[in-house]
Amino acid sequence: MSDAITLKKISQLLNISISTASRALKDHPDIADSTKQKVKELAEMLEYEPNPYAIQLSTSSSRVFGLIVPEVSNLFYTSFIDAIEDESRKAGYTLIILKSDDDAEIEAAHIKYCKKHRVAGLFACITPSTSNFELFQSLSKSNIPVVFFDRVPPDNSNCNTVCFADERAASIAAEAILKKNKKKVLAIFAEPSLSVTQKRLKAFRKVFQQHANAPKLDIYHTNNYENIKEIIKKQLANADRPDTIFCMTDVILTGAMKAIHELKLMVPEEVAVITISNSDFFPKLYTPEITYVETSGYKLGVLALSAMITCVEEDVPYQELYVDSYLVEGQSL
Amino acid sequence: MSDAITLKKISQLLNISISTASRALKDHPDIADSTKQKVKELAEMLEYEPNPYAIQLSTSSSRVFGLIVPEVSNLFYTSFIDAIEDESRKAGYTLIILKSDDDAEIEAAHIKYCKKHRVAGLFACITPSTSNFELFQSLSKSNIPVVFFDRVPPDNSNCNTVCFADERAASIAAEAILKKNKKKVLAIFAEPSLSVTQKRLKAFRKVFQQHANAPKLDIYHTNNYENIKEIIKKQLANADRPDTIFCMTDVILTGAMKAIHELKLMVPEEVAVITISNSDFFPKLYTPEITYVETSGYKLGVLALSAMITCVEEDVPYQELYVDSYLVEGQSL
DNA sequence: TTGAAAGCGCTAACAA
DNA sequence: TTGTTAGCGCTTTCAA
Repeated sequence: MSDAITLKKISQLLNISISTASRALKDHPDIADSTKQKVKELAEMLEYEPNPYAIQLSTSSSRVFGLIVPEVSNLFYTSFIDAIEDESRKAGYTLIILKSDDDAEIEAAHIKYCKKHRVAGLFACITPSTSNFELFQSLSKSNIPVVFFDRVPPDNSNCNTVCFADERAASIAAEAILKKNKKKVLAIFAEPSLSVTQKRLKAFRKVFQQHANAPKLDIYHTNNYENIKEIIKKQLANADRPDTIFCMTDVILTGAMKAIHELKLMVPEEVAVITISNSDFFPKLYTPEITYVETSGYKLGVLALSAMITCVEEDVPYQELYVDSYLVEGQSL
Repeated sequence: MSDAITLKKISQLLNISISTASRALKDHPDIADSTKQKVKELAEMLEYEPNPYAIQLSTSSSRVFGLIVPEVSNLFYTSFIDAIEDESRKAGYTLIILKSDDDAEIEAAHIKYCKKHRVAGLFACITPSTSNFELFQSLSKSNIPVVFFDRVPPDNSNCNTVCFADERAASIAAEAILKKNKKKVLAIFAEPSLSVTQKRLKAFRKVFQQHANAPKLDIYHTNNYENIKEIIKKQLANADRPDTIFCMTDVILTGAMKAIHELKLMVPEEVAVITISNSDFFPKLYTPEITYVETSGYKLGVLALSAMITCVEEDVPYQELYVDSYLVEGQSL
């Protein structure tokens, strides 16, 4: 890179030392204003750009965040990424996106990569099978803050977490169902190992338990499109079939709706539907539009980034933050 | 980073020089096998990881690709990203994803960022308003290959491009319609200013013109969900309504299906539907599943990456590559 | 207020 | 076959 402008060149042109140029550029108090002026002007003119690798090498701190997501072809994660992207840019950071495919080994490799590259911070959504958090902890020990989002370690007392107020979201949905005096609810939740699932399930159940004449509740666990279709088809074929389907995620919703359509059932007359959704996209795709509890990925991202910034800038204790959710009424319940 | 293992430490422990250790690790022919053994073993044991910043600083070459996309909350781009992610990983590279929001200024900042960080290569989908390609060229001059995808510079004689065979996709759809002896087709295309639209429209029309008893063809342009719904609702309300709807994109498809559902029309009995789609996701969401011509973002990504690798490894002339598409039969036509 | 010099971890030309 | 040395571009301590 013969054409690259370096501090050396600037200092030579100005007949000053490299260190003076360096300090002038950072407004070091020791440097005379006149010198600062000169240096800054020349740097501006020459479009000087400090070499990030050299900075990293001497300070071992970079302006890059790592982000580990299970997948990128998923509206929830992309809206989250979107937010992190936007906010990182504003804060002067860039993003390296690492996809885990929900594979704990790949995840481990990514964490190592982040450590090796001394990222300024890591956002992570753990895989369902992540049980060993040592690698994550080794980052924290190396002074690289980790902010877990959405799927977080079961014991979050010694880490930063940013989540949906999962209990709230599930309660809101449960209460909406109660209000409609339904008799039998088929509720599909994602994998039981996930803390999201556990929290949502617990809250959902609790609401039902607190009401004397709550509907009968059947619970299944899966987040696989084909499985979902199968379960729902089977349940809806029963004589004593559910009058309401609760879906914990968008994927579950799309599977459920596919099954309902194939069975040619009317919503909400023959079967009512309510979901928790990460965006308005899927609920609004159907006719009638689906009633849902929104948990916005974008908002989660904004929160995650602000949490990260505080971690990076100050020495704060671990934070546990939540994004609230709310009911959006469609005509499906 | 007191805990970081460096070449220095290894060489001290082994009582050899740093350069010997360095060369041993890269299987330099000059080094004795016994030394290589020792060094490699110790490195393995200590989990030595070379510092990428130091490498970059002394070799000015990184293992990071830059990727500029208009948006990330879009299934087409995410499936492209997905592929680039997967393939980069295999090839030992990581990805920095930069989002332009279709803003030429942001795009320019991103290009500069990539230059400054000496990325190993850049993938770019230009904004509709990009007219100045000097920055891109400055990368190429600095020996950073650029591979344009999907939306590429108008004059692609001096750059690498990876695109869909847009004409083919449209012809395939048109021919599928012809085969079914339809009488009246309502075709919705995206914005007429885009080269994709122009190519697809032209090819679509051409097929119809070459056939004596081709269906009547009505064409509209929009890629806005609400507009699409409106247009389709209006057209389908006519006495002389179309018996087939062609959608140029997934967004158009979702708008069309929403309109069809609201009108409670049966597919394909009352109105047939065919679309061009970037993934199987949307077509398979509906019942019956929609017949579509696939233009896979993932495949485009795989192709883009392989083009990039050849650019990085060999000194090849500019490439102009295409991904072909094919018909996937649903039951909607 | 400024400069000299060491060092971050690695590569590579040159010397031994 | 191995070691010495300079250098990549920057930060920072210490000395002037």
